[in-house]
Amino acid sequence: MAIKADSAVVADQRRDQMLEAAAQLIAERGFADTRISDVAKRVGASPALVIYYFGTKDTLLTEALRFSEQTFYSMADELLASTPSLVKRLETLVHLTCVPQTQGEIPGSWGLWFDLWTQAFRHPEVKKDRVELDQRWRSMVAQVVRDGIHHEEIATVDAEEFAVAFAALLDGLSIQVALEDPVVDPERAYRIAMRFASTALGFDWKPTRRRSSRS
Amino acid sequence: MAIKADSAVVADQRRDQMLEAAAQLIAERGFADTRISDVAKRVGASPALVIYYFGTKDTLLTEALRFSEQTFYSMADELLASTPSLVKRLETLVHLTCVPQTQGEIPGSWGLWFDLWTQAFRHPEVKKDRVELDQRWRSMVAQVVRDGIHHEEIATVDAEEFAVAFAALLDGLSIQVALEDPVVDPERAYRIAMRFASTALGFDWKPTRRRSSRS
DNA sequence: CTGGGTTGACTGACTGTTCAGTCTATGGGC
DNA sequence: GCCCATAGACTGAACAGTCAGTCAACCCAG
Repeated sequence: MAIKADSAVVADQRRDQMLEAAAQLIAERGFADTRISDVAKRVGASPALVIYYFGTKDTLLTEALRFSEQTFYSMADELLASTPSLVKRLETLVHLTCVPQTQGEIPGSWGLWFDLWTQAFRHPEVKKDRVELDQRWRSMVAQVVRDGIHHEEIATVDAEEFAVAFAALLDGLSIQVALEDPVVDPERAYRIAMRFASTALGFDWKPTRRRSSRS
Repeated sequence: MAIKADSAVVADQRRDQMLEAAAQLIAERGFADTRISDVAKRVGASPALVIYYFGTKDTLLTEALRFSEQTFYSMADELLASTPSLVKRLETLVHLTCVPQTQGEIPGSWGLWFDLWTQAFRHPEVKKDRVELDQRWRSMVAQVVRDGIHHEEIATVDAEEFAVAFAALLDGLSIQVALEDPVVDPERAYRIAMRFASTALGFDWKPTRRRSSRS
């Protein structure tokens, strides 16, 4: 079994390697400009092998999108688990979406969101996936709120409804930040998001005067 | 002069024809899957002519994006001009972004936003353009608010700050609606947006029980 | 010797772009 | 009023490059 597993494990590693490489490349060049041979080159294999594993370019890239989004949400999950208070948790979420280069993320990973949306808009499979992923995201937000209520950090509110609105707001703000809109810099996005949350949930929050991050 | 103008006018018409056709096609198939020959076919011309006018595929598609976004904003402008009250104006804006098939728009025009963002993320020219367009959008929102203050429909607020937040929220909600998230149907998006506005600006608003639009 | 991982070489289709030249009409010289 | 030169819109055909996907063969662990 260890024997069979061995080759299977190698194969799985290869697959994951390729998925990660594909995700990186999509982030760098965009979905449409990512070639099979690029992915192959990055993992040190031949283009034919990539096809061997994924059958078609489209499934590779599509799975790569899934892969990286899941990675993102998993990271968010962990981060939340190791953060105690409601406010800090919310700050974490905002930070994660609205501030560039958070954590060890793939650089330019915002491009992945744009491509995900673009693909989802036209391909039902991707669309279905994205809906699930986003539901997971909103559930996380809602759970954070419910925990806050449970720990009596805030009064009772409709956690689900808040989650929908908050998630949408974060999406919108992250777009502006990702596209480097001079009017909506990360700091401002951060402030707007937290102000919204504090108003909707009824807790005190004031922007901490953090010195502007070095450009 | 009428003579010279004649050919010039024909040429301009052709250009606009092509831009519109390109915009439609981008909306239908997506930026990446729009071929020059498709555009040519739709206007009843040869692919060579399209190149003759635009020089390169990329400038055609890019200009087509600009073209259609400008069209959208112009429509919004007109709509606002013919709407008197603050609340009705806000409802118009929300409707425009969060309800499918508003007006005589290009069907599937949401796809254009996704493609615009995706392109803007990587191409500085497009990015610059988008920033301007979005600034125009926020200015419209801010102006609506200022008008409302001036007509004493609401108390004084920071119109600019509201515009940034509201625009972001609308973007986020429109994404969910465009991608047909079952949790965020148009009606709910509408409600969330208006609730946010009424809270932030301090006016009364309650959702009108409109019977669900036939599917 | 068997079978799965792996590859290099290849191809077939697609498509942006070029180019040489056609067609039409305008406008000036006679 | 006729004719030729010029320009600009327009096209068919070819070119050139790109790439996803195929295939027959190879390598090697078991």
